[in-house]
Amino acid sequence: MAKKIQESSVKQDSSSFFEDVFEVARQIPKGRVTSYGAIAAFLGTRKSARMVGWAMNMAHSVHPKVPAQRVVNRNGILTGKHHFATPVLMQQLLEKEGIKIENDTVVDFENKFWDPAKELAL
DNA sequence: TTCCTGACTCCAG
DNA sequence: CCTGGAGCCAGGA
Repeated sequence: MAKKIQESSVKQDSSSFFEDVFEVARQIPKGRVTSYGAIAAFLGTRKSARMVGWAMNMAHSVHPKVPAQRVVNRNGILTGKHHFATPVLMQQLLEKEGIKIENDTVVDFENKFWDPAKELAL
């Protein structure tokens, strides 16, 4: 059956969901972090936070490279660290930027949090 | 084609 | 604070 092929074809208007995620992620200032949900909400699909994480999966394949280490879950936990080259790479990258990590969680997360809807508000 | 999984989040208890 | 269930979209078997 043809299913909903026409939808997929028309879905490409200006930029795909992934590319939007990459752009936002690249805007994250050094020493700051944000969450999957924040990005998803900024793009208008709050419930699609999982897709943001999925997009991060191919973050290493796009150009320029996306700082996926600056994207954590809503609790500031480095849930995606296991997907990096090494489980500690994500933490090391963040600490190098001035962010402290304790027990796989961003210290003072609320203060380091960078909200795209707020900072990128047009 | 269907079924399962996943770098999430919200809601209820 | 923790646990379980539902919603979300995409990709692999």
